[in-house]
Amino acid sequence: MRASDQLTSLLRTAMADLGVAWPDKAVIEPPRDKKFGDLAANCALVSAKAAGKNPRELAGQLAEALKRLSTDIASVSVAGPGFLNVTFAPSFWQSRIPLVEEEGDGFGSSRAGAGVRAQVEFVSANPTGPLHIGHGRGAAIGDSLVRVMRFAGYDAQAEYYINDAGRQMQTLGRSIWLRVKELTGATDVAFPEDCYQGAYIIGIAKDMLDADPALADMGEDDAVDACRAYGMRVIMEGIRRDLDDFNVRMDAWFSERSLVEAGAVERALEGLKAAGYAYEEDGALWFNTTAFGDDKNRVLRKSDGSLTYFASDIAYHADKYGRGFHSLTDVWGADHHGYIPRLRAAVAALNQPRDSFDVVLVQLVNLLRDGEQIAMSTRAGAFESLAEVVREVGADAARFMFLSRKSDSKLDFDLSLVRQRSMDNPVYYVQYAHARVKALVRRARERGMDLAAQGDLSLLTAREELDMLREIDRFGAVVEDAAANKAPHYISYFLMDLAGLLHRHYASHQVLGADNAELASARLRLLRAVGQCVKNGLALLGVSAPESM
RNA sequence: GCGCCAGUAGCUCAGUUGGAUAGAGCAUCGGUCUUCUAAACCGACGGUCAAGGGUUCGAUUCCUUUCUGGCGCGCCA
Repeated sequence: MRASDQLTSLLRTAMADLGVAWPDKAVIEPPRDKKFGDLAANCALVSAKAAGKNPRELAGQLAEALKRLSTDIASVSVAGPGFLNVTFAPSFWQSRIPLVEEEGDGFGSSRAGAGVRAQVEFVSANPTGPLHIGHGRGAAIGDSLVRVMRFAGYDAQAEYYINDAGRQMQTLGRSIWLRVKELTGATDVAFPEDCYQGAYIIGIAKDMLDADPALADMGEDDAVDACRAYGMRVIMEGIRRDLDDFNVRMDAWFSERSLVEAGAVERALEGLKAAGYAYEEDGALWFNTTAFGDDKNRVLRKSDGSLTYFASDIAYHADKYGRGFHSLTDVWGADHHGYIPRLRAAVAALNQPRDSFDVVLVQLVNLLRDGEQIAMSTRAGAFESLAEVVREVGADAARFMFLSRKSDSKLDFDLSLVRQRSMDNPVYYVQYAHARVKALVRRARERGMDLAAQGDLSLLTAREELDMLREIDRFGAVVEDAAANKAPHYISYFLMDLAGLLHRHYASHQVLGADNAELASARLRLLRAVGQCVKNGLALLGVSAPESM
């Protein structure tokens, strides 16, 4: 059991013995300053009033009880207004090592989210062009979140929603068709501004013509249709490939068109009407979202008879619930934040609990090179594609960059910095920690050391050693917090700290050249355990853990 | 005008749900390789947590007002 869980359980026992209720606001965590001990508990402080005691007196009684209850606890002191500062015995920390060895790649996982069927929808870029760097940020966050949630025991699925039914698919077809006409020598082709300007459109047109020269002679409607279908297929293939190269795995690809064709959108609208939330006005069908806190009511079906995105989004989310998910997370670009209230209204109208639907907003990425901004816009065709960025800096560096910022702050992504193998770019710092451990193991083998030797773990008493043991013991709680707060960047910061502790130890203590064989074996076990923890953390970020660098 | 997000060291950013003397990296300055990977380590310098007010044992964190920046407010997608 983790130190924090163990202390919590001991404190619960002690509090119960004193007849004091366990406070909701109890926090047990490592104190900011290590000199206060391994863990600090505030429960005397927060429940003193209810217990009718003064905080320090209650804390004193708890301290006595803790010492009595467990031999893992070396010392307890009462500090400040009534904090309990607890120090665990070195033997407790040393016993973390066999735990890691036993759990291996599963070390840090838990059942915290057991029973929750969760879905995370992310990227969901319209199939009208290649993914750009902004999509990459959402992809890294969504993908890592799914990994973190699974590790924390959630039954989590990754899904991509393909907007293949809207008018922009028509625009895509028209854009390609116009390029085809240009390619066949037509000189009177006007290429409208609202068409997709990117060079990739010309490439698609060329490929189509090569495959079927008769295309140019088709009637316009049929040709645009063919262009739309072909273009979408090619672009989606590219998107899948780009995500794959970025180490992003989707469990499902969900087509908007399939919803429409199955009549799910109409059924959703009927449902809203039946529940009295939808009404006709000015020839359009409206959803009374203000009843659920939105600013204004929203259109579901326009007066020209066509459906809005919102209408199919309602049907889509109804479908998610229908598939048995009861925790939905949408990862959106922050420029869509205005969309949240109306989708929350939809969730409420579907009679789903408010907290079953959550949006992670991802702020825009500012792409720079040598400090200078690179403009991007899919429409204008001037953008930096995800694929190009990955090719230039590597998937590991790009992912780590995206995952070392909280999602709701803007991100400066400077290609020249992310490309650098320096401390401006901590991915290598963390990976190096893992590679160092692997190098040690290789060296130990070369020297004929017995890798199965247990060593004497009680010799691991150096400050740097206990620091690492305390840190890896925190890992499981960090994973749970990252999952609960949908904040995969917690993992990155944990890894940077852990890697720092490993490098510090490495610089100040010989492992293979330790004073005696017992200590050497014990240190090797410790470092392998830390290496395992680093590896597990990197896996949650979707970043590789290299054997050597 | 209304709404959302942000404002923390010279720069880039954390701050684990209200805890103790606010942290890290970079940059600058100074140290450490004849021993397991120097892509590393150690030390120094660096702060009115945008500003004011409030809530309480205690606030970077919660409430409120103001300032600054970004984004959004369509029968667009």
